[in-house]
Amino acid sequence: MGEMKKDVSLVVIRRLPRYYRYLTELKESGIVRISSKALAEKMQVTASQIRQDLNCFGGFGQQGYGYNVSQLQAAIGDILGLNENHTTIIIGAGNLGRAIANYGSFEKRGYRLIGIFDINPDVVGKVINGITVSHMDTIDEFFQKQKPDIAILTIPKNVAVEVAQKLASLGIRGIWNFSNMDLHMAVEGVEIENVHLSDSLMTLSYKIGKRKGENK
Amino acid sequence: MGEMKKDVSLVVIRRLPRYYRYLTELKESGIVRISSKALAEKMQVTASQIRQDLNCFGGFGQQGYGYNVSQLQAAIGDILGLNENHTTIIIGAGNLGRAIANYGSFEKRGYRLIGIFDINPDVVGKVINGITVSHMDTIDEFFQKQKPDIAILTIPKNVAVEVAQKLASLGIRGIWNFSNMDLHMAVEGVEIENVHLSDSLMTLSYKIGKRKGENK
DNA sequence: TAGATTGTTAATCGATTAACAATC
DNA sequence: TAGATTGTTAATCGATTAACAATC
Repeated sequence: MGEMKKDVSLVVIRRLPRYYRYLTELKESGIVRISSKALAEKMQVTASQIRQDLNCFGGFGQQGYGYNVSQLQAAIGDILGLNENHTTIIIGAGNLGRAIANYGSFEKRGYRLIGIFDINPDVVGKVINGITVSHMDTIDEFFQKQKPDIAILTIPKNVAVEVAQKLASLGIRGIWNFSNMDLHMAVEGVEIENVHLSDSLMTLSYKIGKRKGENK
Repeated sequence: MGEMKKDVSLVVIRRLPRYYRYLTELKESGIVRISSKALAEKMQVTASQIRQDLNCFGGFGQQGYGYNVSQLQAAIGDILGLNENHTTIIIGAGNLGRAIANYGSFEKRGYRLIGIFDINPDVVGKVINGITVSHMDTIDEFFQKQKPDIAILTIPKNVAVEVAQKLASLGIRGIWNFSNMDLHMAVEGVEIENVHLSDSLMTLSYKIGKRKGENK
């Protein structure tokens, strides 16, 4: 009731999936409990950081014992919204769009793909992973019947803003954006997560170059 | 001579590709000069940050004038190693591997794909974007003739460590890792850039969930 | 010259790490 | 109980922002 807990910093949030990953692995290998110290060693972070991060969301541990692996894993999954059964659509059935459509692992985490859209007549009508690609023209109609939560944008950057605004007007809740263009400025009221693959590759090539020039 | 300039922080490096992107766009639309203030507004960051970031690498601007767009763009491209003509190989010709192989934009930035490897007999021998998929068994041989700089790992996580170590032993310089597993602990002397797509999606679903619960 | 804008130093803010009392 | 380990407060470190003299 009116509790005014301060927003958890995004740097903390971005570490949660990594905790989730390690905890899932521990759980699968049958480990029941783990201390922040042991987990920290495994993940190469400090135990302090783990305890601080977790305590943004509540006390999941127990003094003298540590954390129950599967309990903590479930709690983090919950924080991340993995139990909310998000529905997704893919806009752009090019190489990347098709790759994501065929990628099974997201389904396991509770993301359900319910539509694929494109404007290219060569791909509209094709079936990808059991879903028939629809023309973008039919997207209004689609939203009248279904309310997808997340749109996955795998389209060229020159049309990204236009499409994002269209989706926003239809009431999409989040956009997972693979087009090489920042969308957070273009769209209001929709959560945006940009994946800039080429940025990541450039970072790697910087690191390589630096290593080479180390003895300058 | 022995100049001991401190390492530039990785948070700064990760902003460079974004600067590069905006400057390329400005350049393409014919803009010749820009001030840190104007660029900051466009990118929704502070002018201070831009000037601090750039000055990690030298003074690219001019008082009273600002920055020459194409000069600065070229300088950042240089820092990021975009003119070094990195050669790449893809390990894992699944959906994602094929998508990246077919993605043209990397070539434009000076990354040249020279090999694709897999172990699945169904894909070995197939031609993807002009390159015949080779069997992993032939990779030693391949490295004897060619020395690729970067390996793009699009393989299941259970074989990622093994393959990464193999590549390291062959002298790869960087690994762009798409398998859902951290590799920086497993491999010495190789630069690693992890792309955890599912981490990114989970971050998005957290953001959506938070928004929904805003009025609690 | 006067105005604009940099490069850079200083101040602030936020994130990480260390320390330790509480407690299982 | 004694030992272990948390949750949490305090100290440190690093990153961001503000300010301004230098200078084009």
